[in-house]
Amino acid sequence: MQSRRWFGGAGFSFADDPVTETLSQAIRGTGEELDREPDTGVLFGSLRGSVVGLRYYTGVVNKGEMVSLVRQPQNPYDRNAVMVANVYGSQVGHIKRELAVLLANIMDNNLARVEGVVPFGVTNQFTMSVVLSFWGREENRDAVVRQITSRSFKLQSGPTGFMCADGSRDLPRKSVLLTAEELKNAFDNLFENLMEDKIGEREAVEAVCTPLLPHQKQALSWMCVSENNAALPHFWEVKGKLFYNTLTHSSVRERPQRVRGGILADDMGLGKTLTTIALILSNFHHGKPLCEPEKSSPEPKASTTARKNPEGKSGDGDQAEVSVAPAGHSPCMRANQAETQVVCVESVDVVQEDVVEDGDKDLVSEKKAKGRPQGGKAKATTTKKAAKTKGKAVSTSRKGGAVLEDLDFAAALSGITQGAPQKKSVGKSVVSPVEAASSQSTDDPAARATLIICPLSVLSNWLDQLDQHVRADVKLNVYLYYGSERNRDTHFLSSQHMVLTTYNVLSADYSGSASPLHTVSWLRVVLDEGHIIRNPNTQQSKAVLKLNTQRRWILTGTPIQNNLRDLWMLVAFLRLKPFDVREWWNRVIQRPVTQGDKTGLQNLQALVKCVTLRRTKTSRVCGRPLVSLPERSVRIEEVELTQKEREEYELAHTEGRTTISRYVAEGTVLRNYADVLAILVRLRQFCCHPGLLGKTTTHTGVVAVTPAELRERLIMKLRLVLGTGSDEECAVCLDSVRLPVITHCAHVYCRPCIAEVIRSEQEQARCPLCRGQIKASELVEFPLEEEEESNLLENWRSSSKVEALMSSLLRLRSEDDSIRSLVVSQFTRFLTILEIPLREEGFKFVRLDGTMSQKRRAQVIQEFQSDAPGSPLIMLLSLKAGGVGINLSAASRVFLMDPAWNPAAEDQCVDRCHRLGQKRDVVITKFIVKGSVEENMVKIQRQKQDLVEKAFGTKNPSERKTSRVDEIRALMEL
DNA sequence: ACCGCCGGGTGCC
DNA sequence: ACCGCCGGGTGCC
Repeated sequence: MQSRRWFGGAGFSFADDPVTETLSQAIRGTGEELDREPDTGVLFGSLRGSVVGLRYYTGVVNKGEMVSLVRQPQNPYDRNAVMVANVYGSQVGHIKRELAVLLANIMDNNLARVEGVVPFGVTNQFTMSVVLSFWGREENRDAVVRQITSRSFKLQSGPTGFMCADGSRDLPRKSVLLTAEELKNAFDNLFENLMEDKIGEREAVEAVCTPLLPHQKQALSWMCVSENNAALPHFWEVKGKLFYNTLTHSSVRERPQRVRGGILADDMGLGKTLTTIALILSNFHHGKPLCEPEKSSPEPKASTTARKNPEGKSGDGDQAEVSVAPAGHSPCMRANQAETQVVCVESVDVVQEDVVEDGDKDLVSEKKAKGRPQGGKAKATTTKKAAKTKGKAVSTSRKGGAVLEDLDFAAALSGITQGAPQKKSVGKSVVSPVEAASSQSTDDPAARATLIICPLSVLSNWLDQLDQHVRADVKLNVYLYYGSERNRDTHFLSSQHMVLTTYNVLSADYSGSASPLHTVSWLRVVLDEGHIIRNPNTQQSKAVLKLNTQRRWILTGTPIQNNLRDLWMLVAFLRLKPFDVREWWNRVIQRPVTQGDKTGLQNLQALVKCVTLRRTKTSRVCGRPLVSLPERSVRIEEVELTQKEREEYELAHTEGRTTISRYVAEGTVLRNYADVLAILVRLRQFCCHPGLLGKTTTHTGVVAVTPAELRERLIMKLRLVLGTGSDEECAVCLDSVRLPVITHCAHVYCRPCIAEVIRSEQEQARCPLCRGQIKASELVEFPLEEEEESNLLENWRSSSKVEALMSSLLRLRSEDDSIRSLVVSQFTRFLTILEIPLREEGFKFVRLDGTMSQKRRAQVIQEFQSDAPGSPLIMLLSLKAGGVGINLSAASRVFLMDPAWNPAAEDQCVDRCHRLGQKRDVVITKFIVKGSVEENMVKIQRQKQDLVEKAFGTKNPSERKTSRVDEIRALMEL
């Protein structure tokens, strides 16, 4: 149940309801992905061909392994050449000439995507067999088939000779299709139970003054192991002289690198920031601490912490990182110690070079593997730049210090260990020619700085937390890389322990010419709120992928927000090979999973598991809860309508029932779903306040005939989508909808996004969600409705529910005026209505809804959370405003004004105050109008809950459809 | 490639 | 012999 929050609050029935659902879109998306994603599609068929010229290339392929086909139009021997590469991008050979002509034609005209699988012949020296399958849009099928047959190749239906991901032949294809429910459950559970029991605990170094909770020690231990452990990554086995990947059946000659880092996906409030700070301080090179407080004797301590690493695991000779064994490496260790404490003395730099030489063979080989021939050149550039900026660096670095001082960042300035002179060590480190030399000659081993990237809104949180958790006598160089005056000197940045910046600064730098952040060789990059980069098309995401670092971490409470696709960016950032390449992610994970292939799902789960640690606040360590939270109780307050309200309600109810029962009789409920929904929304609005209906409550039952009517109805639907305060997602940009427009098929997008789709596809333009035809002229915008709003307020009248709330609030205030409340509705207009009586009764309140800018939201939250005298007692909150993770722990009462379809959305909302930091018991009041759809909704909510908990999965799609209709019938008491 | 193809050497049985 | 046949050289695109 917890897990549903992963999807931004969504349930699983009412799958067409744009108002209450975003997950349903995601789930349907899993079916429709095929059409929407340019890199998947319908399978047209497959044919057998051959790969030639194997002996000229080094790429190896295993039986059943997938290969990629790459056009080489520039090939001097044949402009139709099609190159064949293995999963790791090594060339295997070419497609035989005659076949290449065909493929070139299909690929160049974008008629289909061609994917290859090698069924056999992998040990041949000269040629091997390949099964080519063709995927594309249905409308291109004919053209493709024609191309193929006209060149007298035979297209076979189905993926003949295709290898299942588990290595077995699929003739007949035996992938088990999952139902949508199963798929959804699997998604939801993807990140559940990712707590490895065997990870143990690890204490933070002394420099961290806050004692870690047990689960934080576990996380620290896991993170250290993830950074240090040089054992083979998951899914890799040694096979003879090669390394074999069990997921892709591919082999490589070089030892694959483990992902050094991962995704820490703990729930909000479990201390991801603290754990990360502990990691930075505790696990510098070779598992030794970064900084020690004054007079501590680091060496013995270092070795004890080092021994805690499960070094025994690393089967064979990946010596470098694992060899934390104190004996063999003591000079090196000394070096690191010295280096961490004395920021930069010449001797240290010399030793640093030792480290380098001592060093990491695997780093060298990694460089080779990456095949960066211009490595040397790049370094030369750096040198030049360093020389130029040296003079400036001294002064700017002082400035950096000053910034920190201003921020009361005591730790950053108090020099220790080697005595007072170190105060100026920052400046010294920058100018030191020795260091400059050493850090250029070898980039990676010298890397020492951790780069933290976060949204602006949490930047100050990092500074606070550092201040709070790092001992004041620890000398930690932290630089806030922000603002127009930021010090862009890469040597200055490299010499820091930590550099903090925002996604915006990063992408702004990246779009410029020489990005300092991309020049520095980082020890570690941490993406805070890492789900921010889930859309790979953004500048931010691109910038993040280009960072040069040894270790990578993603901190997020919500690794998947809506869609499996969200995960790809995270995987790509971590460089979880080979899935950082889109084709392999799509072929091995995304397409199989979205098509319901069980093996695909298992692979996905395994993949996620090997890089993710996630605990929820209900997880337990050794049978005990991670954190103890105050109680939370729910009471339902039944609201009686006045006689007048009852009459109005019944009128609308009868009318709606007539319409819906006709649909039910005709069996057209699903076809008229939007109308059905509109009727239900209307009834729900009646239950809250008649003013919610506005003037757009034209009758919906009749099929629209005139364009004006159609327009009116679309606007109404748009209002339904947006007016509830839900933060709708645009299926094109995957971000919150900006400048919303609605298509004639009733799907909502950002205007620029959908306009671009129409522009590029011209007459063929189709709705990305339902594939219905769309035209620019038919997009309907949301009209401004300020008049309406004022109208609403002028003709003010109360309602039973308003009264019920007000009497609760007044009673509460008279009993204890320190208790703060959240007043939650799905209808933002209802919040507007509630403002009036609140003002009348002299309540101080703030409001948070989906229409507010991020900046304004932050202000409001801060105001509400502040315990300053005169701060607001009440927050009016739209149900889904702001997504996950907002901290409203100042409130301990929640009034849910209207029931949501999806109980998870309510839970999630309550979680915003029932979270770490909550001191009081939380009391939740749900107002339910007696004898109304609301009552029925609550019943259905309960049934849904049961279903979710039973995790049923055997229903077929047609049964599901009936159950949705049944739900509607139950709601309307038909 | 334990193939096909090319082109030079060769030529009754 | 302007052929066939033999056997060596050779081999992706």
